[in-house]
Amino acid sequence: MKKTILVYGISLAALVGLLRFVEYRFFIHDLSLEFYVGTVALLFTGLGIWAGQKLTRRRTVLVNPNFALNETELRRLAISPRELEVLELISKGLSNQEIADQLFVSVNTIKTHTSNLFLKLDVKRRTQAIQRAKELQFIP
Amino acid sequence: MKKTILVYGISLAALVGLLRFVEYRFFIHDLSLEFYVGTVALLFTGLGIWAGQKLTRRRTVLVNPNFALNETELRRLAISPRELEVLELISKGLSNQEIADQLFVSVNTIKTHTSNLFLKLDVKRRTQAIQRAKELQFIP
DNA sequence: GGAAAAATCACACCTTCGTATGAGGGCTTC
DNA sequence: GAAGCCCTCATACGAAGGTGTGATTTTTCC
Repeated sequence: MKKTILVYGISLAALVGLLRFVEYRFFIHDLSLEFYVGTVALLFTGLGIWAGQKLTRRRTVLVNPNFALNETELRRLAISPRELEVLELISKGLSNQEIADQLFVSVNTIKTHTSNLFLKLDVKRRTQAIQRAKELQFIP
Repeated sequence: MKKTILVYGISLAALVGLLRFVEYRFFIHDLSLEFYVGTVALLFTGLGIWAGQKLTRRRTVLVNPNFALNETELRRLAISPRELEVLELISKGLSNQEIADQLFVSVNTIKTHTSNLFLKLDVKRRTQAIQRAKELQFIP
C-alpha cells in the first residue's frame, strides 16, 4: 500500500514533468487548451484506474440476499479471502488464465491459490471443488 | 437389445450344459446339493448382473422431487440421454476416466460425448458446462 | 517494528482435458 | 433397405490444469 501511494506520487510528478517538457521542447503552445486538458485527463484516468485497482481491492465478499456464506466453515478450513475469490471465479467456469486476467495477477499465482484451495477442500479437481464449495455454502 | 437377449440365452444354455457335463464327467454326484445350488446361484448371479447392466441401462433420468428436468430445452439442444448422463457425472466432479469406468466405456467415448456436449451447450470447458447445465435446469 | 499470515511469482514436470478426424455397429423410421 | 441418429472407439496433438519447490513482497496484528 505504501508502495502503491509512492508509485502514484512519482508517476504523477513524472507525468506533469513530461507534459511540461513536451510543451516547451516541441513548441506546442499553440495546441488548443482542449487538447492539453484532454491529454492530462487521459493520462490521469489511466493512473487513477491503476491506483484505484490497487487500493480498493475487494476485501469483503459480494453480498447476495439469497445467499448466506458459511463463514464458520470457511475459518475452520482456513480459506483466505483471496482463495475464496478464486473459488468463486472457478465456479463461474473461468480458466486459470481468465481468472488471472480478471484479478490482475499471473497464472502462476492462480495456480498456487487453486492448489492450496484443493488441499483445504480435500479435492483433486476444480469440478470437485465446485461441488464441495456448494455443499459447504462457500458459493451460491 | 436383441443381441443382449440372444447372448443371455446362449450363456444360459451353455452354463446349464457345463454344469451337467461337470456333474457327470467328474462324478461329483456326491457333492452336496448345497454346493451345486450355490454354484448355479453364483454363475447366474454373474450372468444376471451382466444382463441387468445391459438391459436396464438408465434411459430415463433419475427422479428427484426437488428437481424438474427441463426437457423442452433438452430437446431443443438435441442432447441425447447418454450425453445428459455424462453431463451429470461431470457436474459431480468426476474425471473423464472415472466417468468412463462408471459407464463401462472407454475414455475416448467420454471425450466424444463431452466434446459434443460442449458444442451443444456452447461452452469451452467442463466447469462452464456445469454452470450452463444448472441454468438450463439439466442438473439440480 | 517484528512475527505471522497472505499474496505474489517462477519454473519444471506430469496429468487431464478438449479438438479434429475417421470409422463401425445398432436401432428406428419411412 | 437406406437414411439418420446414437453410441462406441481410436489416435494424435495442442491446450489447460495440477504438483512441488522455493522465494520475495505485502499486509496484518500485537
